Amino acid sequence: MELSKNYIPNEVESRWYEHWLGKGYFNSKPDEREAYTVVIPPPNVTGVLHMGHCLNNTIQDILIRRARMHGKNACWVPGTDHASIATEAKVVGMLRERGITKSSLSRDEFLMYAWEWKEKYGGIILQQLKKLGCSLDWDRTSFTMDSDYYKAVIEIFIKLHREGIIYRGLRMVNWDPVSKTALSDEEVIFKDIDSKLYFVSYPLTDGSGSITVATTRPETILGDVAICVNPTDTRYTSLVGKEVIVPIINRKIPVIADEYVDAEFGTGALKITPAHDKNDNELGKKHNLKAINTLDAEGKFTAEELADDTPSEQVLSYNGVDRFVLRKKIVEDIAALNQIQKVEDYKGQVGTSERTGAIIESRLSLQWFMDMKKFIGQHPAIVSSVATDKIKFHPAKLKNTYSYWMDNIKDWCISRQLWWGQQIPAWYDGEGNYVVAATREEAFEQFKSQNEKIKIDEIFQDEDCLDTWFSSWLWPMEVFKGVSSPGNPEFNYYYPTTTLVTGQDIIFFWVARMIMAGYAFKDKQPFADVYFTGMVRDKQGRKMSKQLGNSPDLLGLIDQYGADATRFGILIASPAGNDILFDESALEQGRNFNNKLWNALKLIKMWEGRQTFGVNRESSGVSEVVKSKTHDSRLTTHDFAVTWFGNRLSQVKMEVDEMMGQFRLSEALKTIYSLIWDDFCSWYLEWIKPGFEQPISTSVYQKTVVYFEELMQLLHPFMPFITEEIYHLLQENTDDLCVKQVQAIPSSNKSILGEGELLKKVISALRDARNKNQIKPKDPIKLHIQADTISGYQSIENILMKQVNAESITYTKESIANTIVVAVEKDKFFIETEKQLDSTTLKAELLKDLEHQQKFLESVLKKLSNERFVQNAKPEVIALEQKKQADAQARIKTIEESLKNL
RNA sequence: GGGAGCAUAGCUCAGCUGGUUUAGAGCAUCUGCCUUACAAGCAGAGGGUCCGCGGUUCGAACCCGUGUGCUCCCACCA
Repeated sequence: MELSKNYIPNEVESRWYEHWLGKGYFNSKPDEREAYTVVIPPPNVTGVLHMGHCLNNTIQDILIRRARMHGKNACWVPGTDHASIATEAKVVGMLRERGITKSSLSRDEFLMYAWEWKEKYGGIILQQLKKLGCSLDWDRTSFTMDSDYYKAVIEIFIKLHREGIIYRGLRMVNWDPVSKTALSDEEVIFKDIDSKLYFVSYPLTDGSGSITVATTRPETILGDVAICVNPTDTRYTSLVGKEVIVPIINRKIPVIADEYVDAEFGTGALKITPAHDKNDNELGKKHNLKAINTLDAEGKFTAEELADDTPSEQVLSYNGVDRFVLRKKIVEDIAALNQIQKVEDYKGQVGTSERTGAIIESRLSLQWFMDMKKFIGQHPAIVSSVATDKIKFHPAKLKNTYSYWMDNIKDWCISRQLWWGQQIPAWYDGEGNYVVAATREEAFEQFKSQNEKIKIDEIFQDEDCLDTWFSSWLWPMEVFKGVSSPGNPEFNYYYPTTTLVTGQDIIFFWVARMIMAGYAFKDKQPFADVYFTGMVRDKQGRKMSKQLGNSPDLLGLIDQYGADATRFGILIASPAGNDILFDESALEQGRNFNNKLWNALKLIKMWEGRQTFGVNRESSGVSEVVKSKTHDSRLTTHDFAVTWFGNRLSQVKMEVDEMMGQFRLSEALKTIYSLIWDDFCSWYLEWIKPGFEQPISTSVYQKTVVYFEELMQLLHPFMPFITEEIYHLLQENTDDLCVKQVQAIPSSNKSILGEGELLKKVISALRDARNKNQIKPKDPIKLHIQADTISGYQSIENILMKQVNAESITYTKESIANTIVVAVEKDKFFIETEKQLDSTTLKAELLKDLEHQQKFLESVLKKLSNERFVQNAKPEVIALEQKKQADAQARIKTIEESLKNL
């Protein structure tokens, strides 16, 4: 069969993915094996694959594939999140394009459109994961609004409400005026902004002057109910208890005193607007002040609550004006009254909505909350499991972040003024009473026990739905129906899951809450290890964003480089616990690696039909000169290469095992990459390679094929497609690499590994000497070796000759004149060449080396002559220093001799 | 404002218990090669004040202190 010049991934990848699917390799059913369970962090149902997903899911696939090959029952559950705000916003946008406003639709009509949209676009992202090679058990695909899942969420709400953990209350919440919903604290992102500090004066009612207040939010002035100063602030002592007049609205408000006010800031006087600021609200409560709301749900002015003040024409003209326009307007209007003292530039922070980016309003509203302190208090393992590594975080530094958040946890606002999501199971009668129940019928029964006259169609359900995270926190349980069908065999087998792979950015949103849910509802941790990936940035370190246009088209990249190369590229650039700086050149490196593998395959395939049977006809592939030599080292030469690589392979397999155990995936991949490229291709294959059109011994050939297969098996979790392809092209294999079980690792022989390293060093040193002396690669040399023990070199003569293009090797006890001298450890090599040698350059080189060695020796001697070192250091450390000394002295002697030779 | 982390080659990072030939890798750079698997390649090389300063120690990239510079998390001084 003719193999193409370069590896072409596309056809190979889709072919193998189909094959694996057809064989059902990704499907898992409970059996006697140990389970290795991973649940995917469910992407937004309407999402498309981006670099973050790519990194995330590549890592999960590596872990899953490796577990599958190591005798585990690997189960990786796919699915999507209904993502209430994000999805609802998309649906609203889609409807707007069609000329339909949300407000013109009933809830049911809207949900119909939303489901339609979900069916059409939902799960595109799952198809994209297939392109990446993810070995997910597709039969288990879940969605956070599946009917059982929906029921589970409702059940949990009812349970927590019954336990008094969930309550309804009028609180200041983070209000997103764009999506017109409350948000949890976690959904608010604070951003630095340039704003202005306005100094507004409020005249005293007694005409004795005025108080100036500094504010960044003049648009809320119409909601002012007091001016507050610090009681110790002597500037204002005499004014406390007096009244001032709010500009424009002419409301009379008191001047009060409270420790809260910082006398140093602004003018030391603070205006109190309890309806629009959390702190003001607290102060308002404390001082028994009314909250006057002046903004509606969209952040537009409303005069509704100003009735007591009999609003003027001017005030009424603000009706419906957006908060930011209103700010300008009010400033102008107050300026017209000469009550703006000055305006300063001010750098402040504002909260923005994580989803819509809108600036958050603090707004007093009736919402549902979870009492987190109480909840966590009931399940101490939520905090301790992470501290004690019952749940291990990678990187461990995030443990601090976690425990700090837990220690300072605030109540969780779980209601959202949205329709897309689990509707809150609270039911109201017309009089403001409510009950919590799963169905209208159950709610009706509850109401009836209090009020016999009530009719079932008189009660109505809460319009709001639950925070998305209130459903996703059940994910590791409910994908196995652990909540809706507790104690079922699947759940018992797969839960707790093994490893969670997710982004650091959702540690509070999701990871922490899954841990809470796990302990609270099943009394078990949801997973044993959490691998946190960093954020994917561009190579300048900027976040990927649509605005910057620095977010690469992932499917395009997969098309261009192949999925294996993409996986390689993203992982190789991704040290554990750090952000990754994405650079397309890493994918190029991955593609080149594919090609390297492909070419190694081509080389080995060339030998397939050229095997000789029996050792006598074995060819070393080197020149006739070798064959005429007195002793025959040909057999041992290949034996050495084969034995050495076998040992090297074992050694690296051990290292990889160790790294994988510590979740150092990027390093593991680098290690395998170097094993394949350097040890296998550059050294081993070159060592066993027969000469042009020469045969190769069957035993070496077969051993090489096995090695290559084992390398492919080691690499398979990282680059599944090309490894499977090569596995099948190497020889007729009836099984598939994807599920081929990994054998126990034989131990490796240190002395053979050491010989291999020495050989590499000698070859490199001799090649370097050739290079420096400008001996052309084609010019042969005669090599003389001076070593204490020559047997080691005799067994690898053929490799050495071929690798440094020597036409002969002889052994000598003395230095040889007019040669280039190379010293490696204690052995000396004399390169004899036809070429005229430039003795000055040689001399300079040697002198430079001599100086270096002498300096080194000096430092070693200094150490050894230090009595305290000899007394305190461990014996092996001293022995090592002594060896350094001996080696350095030997080398200095060699160099000095060589200098005499010149 | 509070906390955590980081600083090692041009870039991205290893360096795990303080001692492993006076610091390693990949990428990039430079030199020489179209050597019959591979120029998406081969062979080789150069490149470091381990952020500054001080300390502990026989010995420090590693431990301690301090300064500087970044990054992240938490926290709504209007």
